[in-house]
Amino acid sequence: MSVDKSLLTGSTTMLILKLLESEDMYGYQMIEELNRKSNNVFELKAGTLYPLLHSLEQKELLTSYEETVEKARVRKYYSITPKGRKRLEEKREEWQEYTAAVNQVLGGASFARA
Amino acid sequence: MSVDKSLLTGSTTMLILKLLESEDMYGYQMIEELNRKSNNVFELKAGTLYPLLHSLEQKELLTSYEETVEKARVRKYYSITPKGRKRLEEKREEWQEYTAAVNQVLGGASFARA
DNA sequence: CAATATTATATCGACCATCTATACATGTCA
DNA sequence: TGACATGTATAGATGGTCGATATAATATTG
Repeated sequence: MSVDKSLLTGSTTMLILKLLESEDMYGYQMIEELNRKSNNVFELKAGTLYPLLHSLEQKELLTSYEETVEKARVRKYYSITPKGRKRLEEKREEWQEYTAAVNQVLGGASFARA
Repeated sequence: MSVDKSLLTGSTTMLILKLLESEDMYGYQMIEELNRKSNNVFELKAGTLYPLLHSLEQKELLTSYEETVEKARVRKYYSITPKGRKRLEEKREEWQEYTAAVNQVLGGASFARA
């Protein structure tokens, strides 16, 4: 928590896909992982995440399955699809292009490429 | 043109303030400059810019003055205020914090420096 | 000289991502 | 038992950007 929330716009999908690149995860776990990995810069809200997960599933970038843990609690795990991995790669490229452009305008080291 | 538009959200204010850091400019000029400096990655739309300029002026981050050029055309120049410079510095820091966090999640070189 | 493109500022309605608030259910610990 | 953490979920509000549109002067070109 600290960065302007609107900066986040558009990169959340990429971050979610990235988290799922190496292992299946459930929603709550993603929130915690994102918070941990970003040194508390990102505090993804449940109200943002779950609708997003559903839409990503509809677009076939993710699949889900339920798993019962400790006799009662049911967790919904999400798994990235090949299509999702492809989208992640596209998003990553866009991200690099975008940040390079901003940095160039800011006058810092640019590393512009296209 | 090319990056996901939603990535832009929130950074436009910073980019505008940055443009005005070194010289006064008028709206149309900002659109062109931003396009040029970003190698056509940013195509700021007039419908985005003008309302934004007005709101920045209301927040006293900018001031404006009109100047008649070539006997007829009136250009509206915008000038950054001390308050605007301060805001620019804050935005720049946020931007660095935010990109460091994203890069860290992406697993690339992080250069985190909260 | 008329049509079109470019320069220049401006507003409006729509869209979309995110947030806050809320809801509901279970497990744990004091 | 009551508070807190875990866990998934939806609804409504907010805010930034875009496309469409309007207006008007200058420059270009057929």
